[in-house]
Amino acid sequence: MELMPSRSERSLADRISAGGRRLTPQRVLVARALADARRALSAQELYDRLHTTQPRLGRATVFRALEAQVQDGMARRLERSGHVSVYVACDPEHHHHLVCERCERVEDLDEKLLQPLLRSVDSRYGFHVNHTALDIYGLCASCRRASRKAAG
Amino acid sequence: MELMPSRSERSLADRISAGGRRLTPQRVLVARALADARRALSAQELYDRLHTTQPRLGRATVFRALEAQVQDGMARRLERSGHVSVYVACDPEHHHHLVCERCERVEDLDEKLLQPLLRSVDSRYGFHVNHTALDIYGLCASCRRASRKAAG
DNA sequence: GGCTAGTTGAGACCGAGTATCATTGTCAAA
DNA sequence: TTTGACAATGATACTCGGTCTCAACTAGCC
Repeated sequence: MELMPSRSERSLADRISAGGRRLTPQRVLVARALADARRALSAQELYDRLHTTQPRLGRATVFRALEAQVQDGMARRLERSGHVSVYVACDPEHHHHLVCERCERVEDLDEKLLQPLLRSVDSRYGFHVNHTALDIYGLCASCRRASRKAAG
Repeated sequence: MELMPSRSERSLADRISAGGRRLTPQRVLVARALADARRALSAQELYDRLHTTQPRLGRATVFRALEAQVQDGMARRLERSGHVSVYVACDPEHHHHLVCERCERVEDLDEKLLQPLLRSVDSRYGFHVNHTALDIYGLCASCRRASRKAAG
């Protein structure tokens, strides 16, 4: 399977292989497709998209690539209604998201906004935070404007 | 199926029927079992527990009861590793949790701690928050003490 | 009590995700 | 560059969490 490297590809490739994982064209493909989508996609949706142009790409490979991305912090798994896992690409500093329920776009949340909350959890509850799953669902700014306009 | 009402049962029953839903012994059973567990349980685990003492209780009923509880804000669905949904009982004011990764106990998070974050999301991103999925994973205070003692 | 619509239980069914295994490809060491 | 070990892929069979269907039942209301 042929690979076409570009400048933006470079960092993707680095992140894929950072943890000692092998760099394969399939993993690059999946990672790029997810990052380009800028919204939450299920493994099956991603497979369907990619399969049309890459007929030799296997379904299991897509599931495995996504799982690897989650483990490596390159993606996060969210739950869409109907018990389907969907995935969102994370850049290295952002792991929490604002998910628009209308257009399904995903926006990164500034991690700094979480700091006070996490400090309180430690001091008030004595709870040692390992990782947090924080995803905020609602209407993004543009859908909000659109719905206000429609409403009058 | 026989019902044995008690004082703590009373509020459960109220919450089940609040949304116009019918109050059935099965729904009380499931709600009570989940609330008593004080930790995250999957539908199957809950079914297994209940089925031993209530052999006539159906598996589908447990799934349906849990789904209803989530819709009514009586429970929240989290994701356990391995793509299994697990459920946690929520009391009316608390919908976010501290989940201990060692003992699987679940503690309620004071919702007030979230307010500043949500305000920032609105003002900085123009994002209209509908609901938030916030679950914090780590070590609870007692597991933390235990692990510190073990370490030295 | 009697009516009606929501609920239950049993089991068939669906489909997301995983395991298996022969084949292929990556990458480091020679 | 060649080579070899072993990770990764692709095809497919399989598992199992969750849903659907439908006849029987019952909560809630008159």
